[in-house]
Amino acid sequence: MPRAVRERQMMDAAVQTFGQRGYRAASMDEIAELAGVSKPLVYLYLNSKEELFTACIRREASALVEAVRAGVEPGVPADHQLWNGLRAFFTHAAENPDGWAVLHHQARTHGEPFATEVAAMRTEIIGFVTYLIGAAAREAACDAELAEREVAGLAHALVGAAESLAGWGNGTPGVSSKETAATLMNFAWAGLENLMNGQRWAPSPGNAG
Amino acid sequence: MPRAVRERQMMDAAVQTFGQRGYRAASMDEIAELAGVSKPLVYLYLNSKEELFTACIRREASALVEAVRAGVEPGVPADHQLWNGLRAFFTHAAENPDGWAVLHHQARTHGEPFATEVAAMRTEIIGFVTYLIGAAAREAACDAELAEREVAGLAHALVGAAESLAGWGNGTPGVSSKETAATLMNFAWAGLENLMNGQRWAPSPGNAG
Amino acid sequence: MPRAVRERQMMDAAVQTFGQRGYRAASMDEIAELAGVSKPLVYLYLNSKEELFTACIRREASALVEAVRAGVEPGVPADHQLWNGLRAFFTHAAENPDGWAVLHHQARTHGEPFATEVAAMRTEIIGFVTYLIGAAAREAACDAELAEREVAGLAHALVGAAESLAGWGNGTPGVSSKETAATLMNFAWAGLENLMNGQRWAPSPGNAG
Amino acid sequence: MPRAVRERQMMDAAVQTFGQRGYRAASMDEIAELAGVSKPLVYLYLNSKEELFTACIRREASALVEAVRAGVEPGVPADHQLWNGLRAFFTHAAENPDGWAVLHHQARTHGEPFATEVAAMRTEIIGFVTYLIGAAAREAACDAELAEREVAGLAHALVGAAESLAGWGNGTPGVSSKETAATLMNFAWAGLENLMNGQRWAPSPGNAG
DNA sequence: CATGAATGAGGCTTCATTCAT
DNA sequence: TATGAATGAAGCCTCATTCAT
Repeated sequence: MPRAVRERQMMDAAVQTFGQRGYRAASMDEIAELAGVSKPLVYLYLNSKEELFTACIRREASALVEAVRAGVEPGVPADHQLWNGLRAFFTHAAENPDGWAVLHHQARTHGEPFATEVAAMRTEIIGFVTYLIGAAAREAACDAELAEREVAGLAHALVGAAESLAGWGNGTPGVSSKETAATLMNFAWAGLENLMNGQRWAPSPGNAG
Repeated sequence: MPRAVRERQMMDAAVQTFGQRGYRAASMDEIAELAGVSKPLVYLYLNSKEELFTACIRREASALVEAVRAGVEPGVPADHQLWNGLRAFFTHAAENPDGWAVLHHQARTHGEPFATEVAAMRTEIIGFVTYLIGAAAREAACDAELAEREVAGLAHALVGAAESLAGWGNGTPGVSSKETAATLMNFAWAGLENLMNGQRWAPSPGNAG
Repeated sequence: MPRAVRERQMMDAAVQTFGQRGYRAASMDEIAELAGVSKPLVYLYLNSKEELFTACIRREASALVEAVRAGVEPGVPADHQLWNGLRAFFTHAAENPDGWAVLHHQARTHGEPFATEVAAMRTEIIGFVTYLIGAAAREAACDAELAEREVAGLAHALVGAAESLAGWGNGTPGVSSKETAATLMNFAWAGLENLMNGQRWAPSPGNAG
Repeated sequence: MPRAVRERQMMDAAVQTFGQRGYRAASMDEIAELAGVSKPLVYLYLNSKEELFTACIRREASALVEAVRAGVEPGVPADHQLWNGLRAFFTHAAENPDGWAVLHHQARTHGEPFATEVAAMRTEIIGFVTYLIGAAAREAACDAELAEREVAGLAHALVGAAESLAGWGNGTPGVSSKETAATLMNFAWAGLENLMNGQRWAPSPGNAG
């Protein structure tokens, strides 16, 4: 069997095992057995547990980013770009639960060098969202100035909400990724529009803690 | 030395170690040494690594819920309750980074029985947020009916955004928990208000993917 | 059982195993079994195979140097010091064949950091022999000047001869260490005396290769 | 490429690897790569690691013996034969450090069946030296009878001294093999001559240990 | 002739856990 | 109450060796 095929089998098995068990709890024995090969072959092709995990992170991160990129239609208004991107994201996460678990849970809980890998991808996505918010502000010719840090905070909030909803959607039967995306758009976009119009929430005097 | 004190030392050491290393990578040796006691004593008091981790999760979950509960002022309008709760949450997370890491990262990545423990707490918090959204809707005497599932989705989104912002606030120097909470309120509350007024975002015809 | 005793048992087993099998071929399993303890205990006390081997080298080197030092009577003429030292050396090597094998064979064939350890001991012994040769020359009030490098070469030759004879004596039944030492003294001392008197061997003209 | 050439490449690579790493630490992978062939070919030609190492020992032993034999001029006086043989030996060892390491260090530290192989060669060389000592005694028409065992001991001492000096010469820059050989002749031959004349070293009464 | 693909066996090391005092 | 001493089980990794082409 050619090397490339075997390598894919191993990576698939590794993503599944790492996603379900975690980096430390996953054993190379289990991965090899699930891949239907002997352990030495895993080492021959992928060198070490650490490199194998890193390769999984990279592959899944690339696949996720690529799925979102493929879903987004450039040139359309910012809200539609976000809508398309979210639907692609939720769909991909739902179809690749183990890969999503590797990225969202496992890679971020085992320190260096894994956290760095996935942080790079997250930074890329947050950058994209930040850009969309800015584009929306320009499109709306809004009066308000949004401070850079405020936009960064918004982007983090939106991405975090999406990540959380991905888990909710995956775990709750009968919720389509389209519906999840709509929920998030309703939640987020109206808030963003208000912000662009300079409307902010503020604690009424006397009630602040 | 009285048992309660010793036990607290051990739990403190365990939370710190589990939070920084993860459940599997943390060793009982390290925890015992950090606590300044011998390993058999840890077993005498806390029985096993699994029970110790579970105890950590419970303690930190209780502390977090308690902190939020203590921050919220009952009787005030829903948006103020949310505002107070968020501030309490961000403050607590910032002051207990290891405990927060145990709850947010470590407990959720190591399957049963730990995920169940922390899921219970999360469900409780989401329930509280769900209640607040409903209360706000009633207060606003809003016309729109929010479907139960939609409210659940909103609550998940809001909690996820808060969790993500907690990580952002902890990791970005110079951002106070008050500022983080304000960012989230601006982002979320306006969106919620619009929803209560029946305004929804919808893809314009022809642009939908 | 107290730690010191256990540690000695392990070191004894390790010296025996390393001496007979070599560093790589000796397994920690075998050493632990020979010492009558479980493998984790070996690691608890001696950390790693490499440290264990290094500890063996150091212990055996110290024992050998100490044996020679104890055998030599300071203050007597140089030839008697050498004679006493050789007898002590051959006796010690014969009584500790595994330790001698560790030093002479195993430590020198497995690169850094082991070769350095044993080289230090060998340098010490060669320095002692070098000193004895110089002392003998002064005692003899000899006319000849011995170049420093020539003395170093002689010391290396003498030590090498002794090492070789240790193997011969150990392997040939019926040869006492006293007899071995006498053989070497006869061989070496006369040559040294001649050298001190300026007599050298030289190829006759015409026969040189 | 003809088999003989390939085989030589493999043996060269094996000698180099075994000489530098030792028998156990050398891997067949490394040898094959160094030889520029695939691993199965090594097995096809040389059957197993053990046979490969044995073949290396035999080849290097033959080469060494052959080099000494070629250097010795039969028919000349014994001391000149020894002088020529030593020079050939030191030169060969200096020019083939890996081969010399295989014979002197590696083959002797890994038990059967390797030790036997190299012991045979050493016995042959010691036999030659023994013969030379006897011949010298006859040439000198010496009065003294040298016991057979004493001669054996002398031969072992001389060979050991030569082996030690080979290491010294290889490791000390600026020392030619001719100089090394001269050092050893000076050291050894005078001692031998004295012995043949019945002069022995003996501990003075009262100083013996 | 030559090799890419594959593995059984075994070695080093760590860890959660227990016992005797 | 508290601990020094000890281990069974398991994990990561490597290596000599073979087979199908």
